[in-house]
Amino acid sequence: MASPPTCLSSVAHRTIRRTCVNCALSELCVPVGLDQKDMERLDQLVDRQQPLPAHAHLCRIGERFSTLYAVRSGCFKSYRMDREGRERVLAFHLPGELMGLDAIYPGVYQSNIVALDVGGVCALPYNDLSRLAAQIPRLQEQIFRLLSKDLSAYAWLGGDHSAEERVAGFLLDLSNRYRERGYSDRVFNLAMPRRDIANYLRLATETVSRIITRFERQGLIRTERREVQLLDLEGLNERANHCLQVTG
Amino acid sequence: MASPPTCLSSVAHRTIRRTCVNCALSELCVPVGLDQKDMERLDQLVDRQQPLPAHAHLCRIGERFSTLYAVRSGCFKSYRMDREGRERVLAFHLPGELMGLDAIYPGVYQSNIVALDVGGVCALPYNDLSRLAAQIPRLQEQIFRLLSKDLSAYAWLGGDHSAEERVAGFLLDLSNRYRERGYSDRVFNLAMPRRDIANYLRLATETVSRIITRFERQGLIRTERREVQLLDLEGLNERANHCLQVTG
DNA sequence: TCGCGAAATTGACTTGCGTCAAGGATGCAT
DNA sequence: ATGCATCCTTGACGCAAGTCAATTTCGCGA
Repeated sequence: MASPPTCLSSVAHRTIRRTCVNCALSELCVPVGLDQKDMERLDQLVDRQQPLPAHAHLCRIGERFSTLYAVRSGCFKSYRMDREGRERVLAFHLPGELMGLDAIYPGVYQSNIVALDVGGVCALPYNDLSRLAAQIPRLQEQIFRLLSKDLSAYAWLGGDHSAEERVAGFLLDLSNRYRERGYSDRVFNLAMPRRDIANYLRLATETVSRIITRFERQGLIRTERREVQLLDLEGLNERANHCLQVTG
Repeated sequence: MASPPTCLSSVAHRTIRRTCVNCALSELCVPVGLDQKDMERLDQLVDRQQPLPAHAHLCRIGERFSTLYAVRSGCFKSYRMDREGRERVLAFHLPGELMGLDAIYPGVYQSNIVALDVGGVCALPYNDLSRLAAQIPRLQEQIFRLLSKDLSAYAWLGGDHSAEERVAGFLLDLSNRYRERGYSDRVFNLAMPRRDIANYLRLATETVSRIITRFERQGLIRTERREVQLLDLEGLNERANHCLQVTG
């Protein structure tokens, strides 16, 4: 794996000409395993968009699907509205992850995707990507894998875990994903408010708050607003019943 | 769509030489949209296995992944065991549906798949399928779509629906899937015991039983053991809060 | 036909989590 | 600084669904 960036934003800004080839995320993102020649072909169809301001939407439910988005920096949230107009958070997306995959089947976006903070994305025109995938077996394979990976993540959310298991699992999942990206797996910032965490875990905000306090009293974690420090990974693992979301 | 078969088992047995080309499920399964020539190429890699007896396992968690399975007849169930050894049903699979997709990413089966009754499957060697998909864009596209479709199905299970919403949604989802396959969407048999339904919906068996009784008293359905008749689709839709699982 | 075990139903009781409500902390605009 | 809005936390209470337990029904083999 390439040497990790020191902070997320540096990934996007320190290079003059940003390409997949020199992107620190290439080992987590679509181009996994491509050689330089193929990466350059992929590069040509990638549209590196302007950074988005916080709370800007990337796409909305019902819009015609044409592009997948890869997170370059920041954290994104995808969500739907249910019949009563209540928000349902489906996923949080960290750098290197692909968004919009659930829109492929119906051809229409199935979720709203919004930047939780300033964030950058690469837009991947689906038809072009699909065509290229047919020419580069390794790329096709990687897209299959990314789709398959999301299945496991969704399956976790579907399990009937207790509130404690959910919160512990959520923290450990983030921890793993940050580690994969070269950041600390013990200290990190929650990009999303408690309300979004609770909604994602299908719990009440108050329940999440209470459990975080409980974990803190039990010496498992320390928190200071959005900043979290995991003190006892083994203990958290026990609370999560050892069933993490996706173990990379 | 081809004229529907009159009963599920006839699909598998009435032809001498069974191929994708003459399979009644080809419009629901992997070969959607392929012309006859491409379908014949697909056909060559399909291994039409012996019918499986009830409760026979197709694969087990942890086994090395090498083949996807398509349901030809019967109904299958995929499930995991959690830490405490309790079963977690992940999905039921009807004819034409693809199983094992979540194993692509890790390369190891993520769930046990078992026949609920006698049932037949087509085995699709993943590497061969993947190679062929690179040569037939329409096939690659269809695999992307099937993977994407499963994402939406899993997302429904993840929502925090009430017990009533879950049961109503489950019945309507089955209804839709049976209709797609050319069977009655009002009268059908539940291939799975209540326990499996409850487990799939993350409810207690007793809760499912109570809600079925309630729906029956309200004149929404009639049941006779495993046989179900949907009397009031609109009423069920209201109980499900109008959010069906996947609307084909 | 009988008898056994599994599946399904129903009732009584318990509980985890949601809801409601209040209070504190933080950040931003004026 | 001051006021205001948002976020987070904490407590009191209620309810939906789980658990426990008893009964009925069904399927199947002897």
